[in-house]
Amino acid sequence: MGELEQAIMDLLWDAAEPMTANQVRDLLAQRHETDPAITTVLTVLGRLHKKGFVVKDDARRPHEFSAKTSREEHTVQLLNDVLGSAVDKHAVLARFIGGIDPSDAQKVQQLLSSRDQ
Amino acid sequence: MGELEQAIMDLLWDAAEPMTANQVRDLLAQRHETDPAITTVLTVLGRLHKKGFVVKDDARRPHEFSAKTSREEHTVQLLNDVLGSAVDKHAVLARFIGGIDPSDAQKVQQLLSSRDQ
DNA sequence: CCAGACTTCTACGCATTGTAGAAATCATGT
DNA sequence: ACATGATTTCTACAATGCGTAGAAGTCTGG
Repeated sequence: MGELEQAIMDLLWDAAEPMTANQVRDLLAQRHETDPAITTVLTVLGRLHKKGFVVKDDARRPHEFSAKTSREEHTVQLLNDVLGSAVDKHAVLARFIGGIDPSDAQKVQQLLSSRDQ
Repeated sequence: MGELEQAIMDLLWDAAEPMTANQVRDLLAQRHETDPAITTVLTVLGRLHKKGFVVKDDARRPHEFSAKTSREEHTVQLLNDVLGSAVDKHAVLARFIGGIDPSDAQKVQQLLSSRDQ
């Protein structure tokens, strides 16, 4: 995902509500240090929509955009894509688990035990 | 990483020994169904080298190429990149762990318990 | 030293991304 | 109904990454 695409997804994820292109542009100007034309924002929103990351409500006027999945869901999808491409999944998990920091390890263990029973 | 880049990395990872560009090209012709010119192979090996994925021994003649890290190490690096970019790491872990298949879950649990003591 | 092997340099086509003007469409007040 | 400003779509261009490989340069064994 490109830089502007990512920035826009971040805004949509942070927003609880759907947003118009103009709202997106205004927030980009505020939070990120970029100020693209409104047509630029619409082009990128359109591409994100085509890629399936964004939902467009074109019944409303102006059109409203929102993230299709939560940020966490999206990140998990990325993790699963990476892990799914692994030849030796268990070997990867071994090194991965071996390297995470203790706080995360504890979290994982807790999640696993609460799930097994 | 591009398709040819990925195919070449796979060959280097599978090979125990460093390989020459010609060996890479021959294996590409065999295992993958592609037969690029030798200059193409060298260009891509050069790019992979510049990106830090490949080590080039240009003391030898012809030059020998090998993967800088193991395939698993590389995959773990990708996982950590993804996880590192997460805003709420624990939330991501929760969904990730919640979704992996039982065999992997057991593996992870085993890895964690053998590490804590 | 020379021919052939090997490597580097240069460059093209295509896809993706950031960028935005031009043109089309829409909604609202009169 | 229509004009006008807001909104949206269409079209296009520059930069970058990747697959591709010819041309030119370098090296080595005989």
